[in-house]
Amino acid sequence: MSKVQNIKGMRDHLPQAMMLRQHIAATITGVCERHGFEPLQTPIIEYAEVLEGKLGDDESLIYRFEDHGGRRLALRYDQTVPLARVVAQYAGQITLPWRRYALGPSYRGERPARGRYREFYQADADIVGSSSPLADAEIIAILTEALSALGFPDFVTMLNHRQVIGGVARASGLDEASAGRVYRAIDKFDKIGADGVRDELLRGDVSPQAVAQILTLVQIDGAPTDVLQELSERLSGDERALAALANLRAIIGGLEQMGVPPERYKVTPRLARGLSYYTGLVFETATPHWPEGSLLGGGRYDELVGQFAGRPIPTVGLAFGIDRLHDVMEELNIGPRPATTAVAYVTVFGPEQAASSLELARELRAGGVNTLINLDGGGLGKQLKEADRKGVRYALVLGPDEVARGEVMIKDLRGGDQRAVPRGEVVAALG
RNA sequence: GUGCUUGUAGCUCAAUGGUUAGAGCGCCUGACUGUGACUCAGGAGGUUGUGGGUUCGAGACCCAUCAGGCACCCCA
Repeated sequence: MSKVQNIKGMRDHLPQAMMLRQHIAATITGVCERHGFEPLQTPIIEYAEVLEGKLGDDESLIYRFEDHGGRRLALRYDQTVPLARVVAQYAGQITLPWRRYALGPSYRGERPARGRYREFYQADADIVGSSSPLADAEIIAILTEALSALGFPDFVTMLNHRQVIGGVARASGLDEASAGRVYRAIDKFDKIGADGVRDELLRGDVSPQAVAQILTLVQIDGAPTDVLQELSERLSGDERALAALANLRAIIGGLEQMGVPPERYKVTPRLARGLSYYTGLVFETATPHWPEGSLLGGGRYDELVGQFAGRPIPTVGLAFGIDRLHDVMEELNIGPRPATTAVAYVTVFGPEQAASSLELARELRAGGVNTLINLDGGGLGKQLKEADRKGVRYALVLGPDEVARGEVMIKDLRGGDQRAVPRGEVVAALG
């Protein structure tokens, strides 16, 4: 391993990518804080036993290792299990309901693909300790506000409820054991179509009658209230499903009252997600410009967070995939694309003027202008070229003439215009 | 984890198994001792991802490995 490279599925984020990533992070956390969410950060490494047993079947994706003392450790694979640990560990210090957000990396040893990496950053927002449908609605409102603020031109959040899916399976005459297979099949509906789902279910020994019933229920489409109405009629004998539909109705009522634009969400009975710990609402947000999968997802999981605390703590939340948002924004060419952090580049004309240039740089920084100063001398042409290549907007020239007159030459490198400005007005001129 | 595919200069890509692996863009120097982005002249830059093998001869063919992409599996 003498080769210089990073680990498969893990990426370096060079400055240009980082600036967009930080914009994404700041936008999301800004929306969260406007809703009064509080920040939380936990270690990337946890005791393996904290993370184990929360996934269901496949835990081979967890990165595990031992420390020097032989302790079994693991890298967190999401930020939800650490949240559950924190809620139990600091129960006395946390006032419920608790709105918290967390932004950081998680790790999964899966096969990398576009928009999917082994180290990935997520911004999680959860409301812990409330079962109100308003909490569910607030989570949807937050993601809608955040994606709008990021400039996504069109996106739709698909809403469903775990007990609606359960009701679909029950109405089809299937037992709970077959349900998992059914969920996985119908979750692929948008990808493989009705025929694909039919084939997969038939291959899985689901009866043709049940398949027909499932496909009918799952293809109900339209305005949220209409979808809910039709599902209520078709699932009228199933109390759990009816309760779930009432819950969705309440959540949608909350969305309306919160002013979430109606074109931004719909009820989609075929949305399943990996259902292992969701107990209520499930949702996914997609954009037509990204066929690879959803932008983000989440739902309500009333049992997981209380697992360490020893009692159910109803929680609803979501996770923004920073990497995927970044990839999609690059692809769609949305969001700011600054070349550098600096706005001004102060040239150093020569040894005589170095002190003036350094002082000017200090004034600019004190005035809030991000400023680069030339370090290695060279002709003015070379310095301007460096400024231009960095992508800095303004070059500031202080030659003997300017110093004598108490002025600074401001050159706009985007067009080429330049003008002399009195020394005291430089900050204002760049603002 | 399974299958397919790609890997050549900083970037995008050429090169029938056959001379010293090329081009565009970018980069460096100069024309330019107070002006970048345009123009002109010159220059640097390569263990063809890595390691084996076949062959008189391999960037090309074979095997392995690493990395990227795609389709499965999975997606907490």
